[in-house]
Order: sequence, then C-alpha cells, then structure tokens
Amino acid sequence: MEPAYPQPLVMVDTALFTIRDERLCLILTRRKEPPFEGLLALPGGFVHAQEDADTEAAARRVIRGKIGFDAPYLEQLFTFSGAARDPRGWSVSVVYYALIPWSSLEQSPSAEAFPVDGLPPLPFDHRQIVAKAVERLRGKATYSSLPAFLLPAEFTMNDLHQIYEQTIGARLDKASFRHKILVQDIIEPIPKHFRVGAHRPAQLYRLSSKALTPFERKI
Amino acid sequence: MEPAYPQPLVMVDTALFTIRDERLCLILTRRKEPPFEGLLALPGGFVHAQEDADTEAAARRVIRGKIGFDAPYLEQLFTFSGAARDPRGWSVSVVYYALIPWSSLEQSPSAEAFPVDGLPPLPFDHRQIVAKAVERLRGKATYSSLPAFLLPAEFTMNDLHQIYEQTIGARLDKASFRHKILVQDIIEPIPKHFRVGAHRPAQLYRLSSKALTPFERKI
DNA sequence: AGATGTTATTTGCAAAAAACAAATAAGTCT
DNA sequence: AGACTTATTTGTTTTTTGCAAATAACATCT
Repeated sequence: MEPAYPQPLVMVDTALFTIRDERLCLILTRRKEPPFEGLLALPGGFVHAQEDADTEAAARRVIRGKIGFDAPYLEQLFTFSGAARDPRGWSVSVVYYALIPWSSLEQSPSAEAFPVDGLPPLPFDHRQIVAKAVERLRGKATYSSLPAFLLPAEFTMNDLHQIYEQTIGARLDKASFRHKILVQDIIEPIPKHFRVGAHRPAQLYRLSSKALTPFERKI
Repeated sequence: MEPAYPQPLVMVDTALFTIRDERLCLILTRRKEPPFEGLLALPGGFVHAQEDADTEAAARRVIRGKIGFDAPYLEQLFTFSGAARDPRGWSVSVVYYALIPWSSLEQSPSAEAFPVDGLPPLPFDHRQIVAKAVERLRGKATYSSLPAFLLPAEFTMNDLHQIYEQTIGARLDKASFRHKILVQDIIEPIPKHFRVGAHRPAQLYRLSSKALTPFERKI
C-alpha cells in the first residue's frame, strides 16, 4: 500500500517579481547552506508536512520569511522534478510566482531585486524556472489584469500603461490601451484623487473587484 | 541538510480528455486497491524515483498503462497537496492532462469514457482536479489550437468547429470561425482529400506545423 | 498676469476584424 | 431532373483597433 520506494525530496521555490526603475526584476536570496552555499538563488525551502497545510502555505511561509509580509498576488507556476536538478538526489519542487509592488519592498532591506534580463548565474534549475515564470507572466499579461498587481494600491493610467509595456515587452498605443482597460472594468477611478506634479494632474485609479477576471475573449 | 521531517507521498494523477458522441469526456479507471477500492477514479500512481526520470515520465507511464499508447497531447496541469486529500497521509499529486482522439481509443477496451458533466462520485480530491482541468482546457481553447488534438489525424472544418464549441461550451459563428482558423495557419487542407457522404463532400484538413503556437493576441 | 512647457486626456478618422445574414456549390436520394 | 442536405463563399453591417492630432490642466518662469 505504502510505496516501498525511497521518497523524493519535496520543496517549494518562489519567483518574486517586482518592477524597479521601470524594469522587471526578481528577488533573489543568498544561500546560507550547501549545496551552492553563498550563491544567489530563488527563495525556497523544504515542505514540512507537519506545519504546512499544503505547498501554497509553504510558499507563503517562504515569502513571509524573505520579505516580511504576504505577496498581493500568488499563483502556482509549475512543478519541476528529476534526479539532475539537485545534487542531493531526486527531488520535486513546486514553484510559485508572486507579484509585489516595489513600493512595499523598499523598506525591507533583505530583498534585493535583479533585472530579469541581467540575472547572475543561478544554481539548480533556477534558470529554467525563471524562464518559465517570465513566460507565464508575459502570457497572462496579454489577457488579464495581472500586471496591475505590480503597482501600489493607487496608480495612474500611465503607471499601468508602462507596467504592461514592461511585462509584455512591447509598445502599446496609449489611446487604445486606455480604452481597452476602461472597457474591461478592471480598474476604477478614485473620485477626486489625482497625482499632482509639475504638469496636468493625472487621475488615480485602483483595482476594481473584477480585477482578476481574465479579459473577455472568444475565438 | 536533509530534512528531519517524514517525507510526504508523491504521486501523479491524469485527466484524460476525449470527445465521444460530441460530448467532452474523461477516461476513468476502477481502483483495484484501497483506499476507495472499487471506485472509479482518475488514473494515477506513485512516482518511482528510480524508474521515472521526472513526474512527466511517470504520467506517461500511467497513461501507457491505461490506454496502451502515448497521448498526442500531454501537459502538466497543477500540483495538489495537503493532509486531507488522501487518507494515507500528507501527499503531493502532480496532475497532468492529456487529449486523446476517441477514434484511437475505441479499440482499447479498458478505457471507459464518462461525460464531464455527468461524472460518478470521485474519490480523493479528484472532483476538484477535474474542475481545474476542464477550466484549463476551456481557457486554452479560446486562444490556441488545443482542441484540435481531440480529433483524428484527418478532419473536416465542421469537426473542428464542433469540437471547439464542445470544449469552450458556447456557440461560434461558422463563417468567422472558419476564417480565423485559416488565418492562423494551424491547419492545412489535404489536397484532393474529401469526406464523402450523402451530401456535398467536405475538405479534409490536418494539423500544420504551427499547430501548437498560441494565437497572436495583443492587449 | 500671461506666456510657456509638459504631461494627461479626448477626439476623429481610416483600416481591420468580427458578427450576421444570405447566397451559392456539390454531392446523394427519389 | 428535382428535392434535399451539408459545405463553402459572399456581402453588408457593426465593432474594434491603430494612428495622428487636438485639447485640457497644471506649474513655473518672465
């Protein structure tokens, strides 16, 4: 009934996205133990069947340990497995990705953000994991409000526009973008709230309750 | 270094989709061992770190054991975990879903297909797994050629149209559908091949090499 | 105060895509 | 041959996009 086989190692890893200086970045952590001690890597750890309700709870524990609070958006990405990915033996890693506004990270000093297009060498199969995470984020950005979770609670249409351009990695027409976003009802203007500056004030928006509904699309 | 905790059970489960009598169905298997002996369930099994290169290899092994050949389309769906999902204790199940043309299933007698909207009671958290698998399939159908993998190698435009309607669960205009599919280049007509019947013959198509590229879309 | 610079937001129009309705094509069956 | 049925194309209307330019709103400078 119980399998006679030795059990594989079960762990979680996390890809924590943020946008700093208008660039898509990942939070990395310096490993304090072997293997790969001293190297920068994705934050992760073993799943403790006693304390963790499930792997998502384990991921949340890891993230809280790293940045000190919960990520506004967290989603399971993919499960990586095999004998080659970890020198300690055959392992399974359930990977989660999260979106975190840089504004909330600035105070936690332990969190260092590295642009995804200029990452240092990563241990294990973390390079592959990052590739998959970026691909997923890009993919979802084209038909959902995901990128908005990289912004603080209040943001302007331009903030949103820029963050979509960053995550998708392409130029988007301003007028069309504005129209499509408003039609989707994923954000709502905050009455009488504007960001003031040296120029015309910009309307501030917040996510609406429909924010997580994927955009309507039919084949 | 190695965790002091008892290791969780690691298994794979599979959601095997097919279309029979114009209805979206799942292949279920009757459990031969406790727990839930005798009940119908998703095909699955333990991951054997020795024989399975990774969880995808384990899934393929399970599928081959069930239907006797490889599925034309296989993709990781999600990893379910927790103490409550299996009476034997805390477990992780990496779930894969596959698309299989009914035509290739008709000969293997062990494969029984049940319409997804009329499934029998399922053990473990298999009900949840099914829900997630259907959701994923529906989602991907709106922007990819996935449903085409439920068809045999040669099919008509009407076959394809019906299968999209089935998986998406909505009506699609025939003329628009035809145009969009052809523009995407995911299928190609087989020269001089037609399905003949009591009426006007229908052009036969096959998947093109671009079949797996998701449709182009911008926000 | 008024001119100027700069960013935000709206408007208008041409082009493309989609939805809808209907006609035409190509066989079998009687 | 004519009726019937399904496949495929065509045409028209409506909606969405892409692009360019105009207008709005403020701070700052003169």
